[in-house]
Amino acid sequence: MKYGCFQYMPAKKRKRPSDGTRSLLFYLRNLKNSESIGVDEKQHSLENKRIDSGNNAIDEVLRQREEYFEELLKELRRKTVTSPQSIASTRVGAKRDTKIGKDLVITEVEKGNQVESKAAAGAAALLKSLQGGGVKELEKLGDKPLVRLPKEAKNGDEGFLLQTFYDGDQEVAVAKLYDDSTGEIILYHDKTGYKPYFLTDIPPDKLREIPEVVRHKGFERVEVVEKFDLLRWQKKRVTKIVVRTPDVVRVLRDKVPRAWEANIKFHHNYIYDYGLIPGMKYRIADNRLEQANDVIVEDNKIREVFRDEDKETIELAVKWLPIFEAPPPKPRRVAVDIEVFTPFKGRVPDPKTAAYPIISVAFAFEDGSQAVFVLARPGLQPGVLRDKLPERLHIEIFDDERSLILETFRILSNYPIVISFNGDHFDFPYLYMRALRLGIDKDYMPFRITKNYVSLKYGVHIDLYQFFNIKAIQAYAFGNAYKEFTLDAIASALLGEHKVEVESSISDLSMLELIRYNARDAYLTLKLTNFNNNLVWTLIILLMRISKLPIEDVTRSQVSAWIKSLFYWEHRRRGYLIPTREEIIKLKGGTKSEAIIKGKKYQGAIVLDPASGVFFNVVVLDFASLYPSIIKQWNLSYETVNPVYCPGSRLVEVPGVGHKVCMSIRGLTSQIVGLLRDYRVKIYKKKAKSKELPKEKREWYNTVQAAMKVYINASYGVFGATSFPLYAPPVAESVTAIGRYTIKQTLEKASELGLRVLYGDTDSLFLWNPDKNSLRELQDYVEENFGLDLEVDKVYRFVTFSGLKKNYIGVYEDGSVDVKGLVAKKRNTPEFLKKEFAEIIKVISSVRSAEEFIKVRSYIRERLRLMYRGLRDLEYNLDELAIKMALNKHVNEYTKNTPQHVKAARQLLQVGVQVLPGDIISFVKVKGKEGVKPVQLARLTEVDIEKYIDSMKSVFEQLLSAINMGWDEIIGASRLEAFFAPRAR
DNA sequence: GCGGACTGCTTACCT
DNA sequence: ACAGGTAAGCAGTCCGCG
Repeated sequence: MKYGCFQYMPAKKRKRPSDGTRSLLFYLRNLKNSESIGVDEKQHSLENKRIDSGNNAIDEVLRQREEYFEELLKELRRKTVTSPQSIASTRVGAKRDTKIGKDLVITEVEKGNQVESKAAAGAAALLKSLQGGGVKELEKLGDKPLVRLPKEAKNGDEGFLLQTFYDGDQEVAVAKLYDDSTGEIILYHDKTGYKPYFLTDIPPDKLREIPEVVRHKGFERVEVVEKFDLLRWQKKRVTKIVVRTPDVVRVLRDKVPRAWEANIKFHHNYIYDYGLIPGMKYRIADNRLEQANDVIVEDNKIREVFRDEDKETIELAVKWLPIFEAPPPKPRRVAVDIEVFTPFKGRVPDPKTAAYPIISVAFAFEDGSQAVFVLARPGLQPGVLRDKLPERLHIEIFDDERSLILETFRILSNYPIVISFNGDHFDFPYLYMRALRLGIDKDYMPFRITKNYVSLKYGVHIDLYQFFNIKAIQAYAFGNAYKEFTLDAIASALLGEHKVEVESSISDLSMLELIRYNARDAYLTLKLTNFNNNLVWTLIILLMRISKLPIEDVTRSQVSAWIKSLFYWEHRRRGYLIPTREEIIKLKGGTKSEAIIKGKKYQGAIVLDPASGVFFNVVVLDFASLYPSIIKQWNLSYETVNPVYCPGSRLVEVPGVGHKVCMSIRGLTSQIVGLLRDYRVKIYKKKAKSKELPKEKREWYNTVQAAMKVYINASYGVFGATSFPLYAPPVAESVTAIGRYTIKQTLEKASELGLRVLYGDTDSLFLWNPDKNSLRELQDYVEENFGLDLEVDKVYRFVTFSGLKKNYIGVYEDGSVDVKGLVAKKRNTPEFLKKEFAEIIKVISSVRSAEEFIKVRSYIRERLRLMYRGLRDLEYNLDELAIKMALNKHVNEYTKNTPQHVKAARQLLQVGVQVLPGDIISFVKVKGKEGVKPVQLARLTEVDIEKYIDSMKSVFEQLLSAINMGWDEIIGASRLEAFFAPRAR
């Protein structure tokens, strides 16, 4: 009967509907004042003192409200206790289900009322809350202030570095640490006198001739520092302009002809200059931050693994080891989600105005318990639940929105980690604005508003919407498992759990339904960080450690920002001057190859023309992380490609594009990317699978290798991205050129060895029934000549190639299937086609020999004919026929043409449905001028069946062509039949 | 003035 | 704002045709 960290205010202290009058008064007063923001009611908001009303109108409202609550209570009592059946749609025998008994609240209810179902028990708990009992064992939070500020760290204190930020009031850098011995957040305000600065090549005496700089009131001083100019491979003396506040950098950097390192955020600079590693443990010693690493690291093993590297690289490898080995912190965390009333269906309330009340706030805690604060409002009925409420759910009903918000603030202020889904752009801004409107001063709010997101005064805020939006996370960490960025889509894909479905608008839900809906959202949000033994949480910690970005930054920025940060940190550590984008371009030149796709900057990978047909026993070879390996082996980096200076002129030419690479000095990029690659391949991939390690360790190491994967996979792309500050076109171009060269050479060798290559894309080769020895020989050739690993990636029992590139079906020995690139698996293919396709795939995957294909052929023929007839007879519903397509920009921005999904979106707008970028539009093809209609507005009878038959054809032709069948031989006859005797059936 | 050929736009996929 | 390559469907335009 333990509640763990389920912190809660004791029921006695909280206002109940029965004494709802006093807070109602505040409600009314503030409704009156709601236009004026920041009214003088701090003490009221905190203490809820009773105020006598002398106003008749108010008295009347109060009376009505009391009546309402009386009614509500009566109703709830009736629904929940006297006739539990009325709300229990799924009944569970109380005796058989022992799980119920584990919960304190529900146990009591069970004994007292002989309640038989979980749903009823949950609702009875709700009644318990109303009556003010049932939560007495919960940890008392009531005495804690509504808004807590973290304590200042003293010398000797320790904590994991989570975040750095700039304190504008004190004009200093601040580090936010999590002290795992107390479970609390502590702050370290910089005591070293660290100031914002940037660099220029103007000597100090010349600088005095620029009064805009030296006379600026934020100007503090200049220093001369020596840096190493990696691009030119020489020392460089630069002038460091030290200023008072970060915004002065933004002004003064434009006043000098050339500025360096002037675009780095102050709180990042603090990390880089002191060599801090976010996510690692620090101690305050001598008023400074000092690594408090208690991991014992066996570096001999690392030295052994990296023995072929140069000395400097080995040392770096050893230095990095602790960030992969040190155990992660495990702070308490809470997930939060709010629901807002809106009179408009299908429209999201605007946080800028926060015009409507917050009607419910849900919390999910790590120990599995949940809480919902719900606002009782006139007309809100208790309702009937179709499904059960979660166990260990605590419900509080507020008669006053402001009290609800303040209690919410109390919880937000007491957790080191607060998780939200879109809290940056909805929940927290809404809470903030709403609180302001209700007269709560911002000093009594738990938020710390920054330029780009909403943080907290006490803990840190992770917005999972932002995190899962990071493309590298989506692609490399989760293999594109989710494709839309809604809570429902992500939770469905990663957890297999869904949001509560509601038919009407949130505002129309009954109290119990609203509670269930809201609680589920918070629960899913928390679980997205918890599942797979805290995968997401540990991934975040590792990404912080590798990128050197604080937690609130790393969870909100794309992979290019992570890579940039790691590079900046390494530049600073080594005393390198961080070059400007212009310098790199000027000294390195542009690209030399012609891209195949119009508008691209340089040529990419090779895709071999695939065979067509079915091939048994196909071995797929794959160059292990080809591009990162090339970067490592060919010493590619912005300073080594087309170098300004190369000691000893040990230059190598990149095949095809003619760039020169200096081999006598180790390229920085080559070193960093190579190290991460080797760490992953040689150590952590193995550790993740090692049977000798306990499960928990294996999972940690698996996350370590996944974090590295995210990193190295993106390391090539950023150098070809104009937006990347170290953008170096010749580097990116050299990578793909070497990739093309490598696969071509390997292809040649393969044919020399008599291996039959069916297909290949970028870094893979599909071999048909290869001879073992020849295969081995090919691998050795690749290792010897290019220093790359050519691995057996997969072995297919058979592959069906349609003849198109990036388009095949591979069936493994165990019957599992890879479907690549086929129309059937695209999102914009109607569901009924995907379903039918999946059925056919199921049968195909059972095929074991060429002979068996004969049988399958006739099956497919029959099945498709059946489907064709079904389609003609309109046996599918609108949802199954719907085409789902993403709207990638605002509707008005489609100026060049009007694609069909945009047409459908416009129709939605006309009937008042909001459509925004990122929305998935569902539409069907209909007869008539427009050609399409959104599913919401269409009727089955107006569907244009001919168009769907075309889609069916294009879906199945890709399969049929592989197994040597034609569409016409299957459907041709039916089609004629349909033409001549459409009503024959 | 009509219709097929062609190009460009947009989306979704593969590595 | 990590890259380029491939496919498909549609919108809009070009171009030849007495």
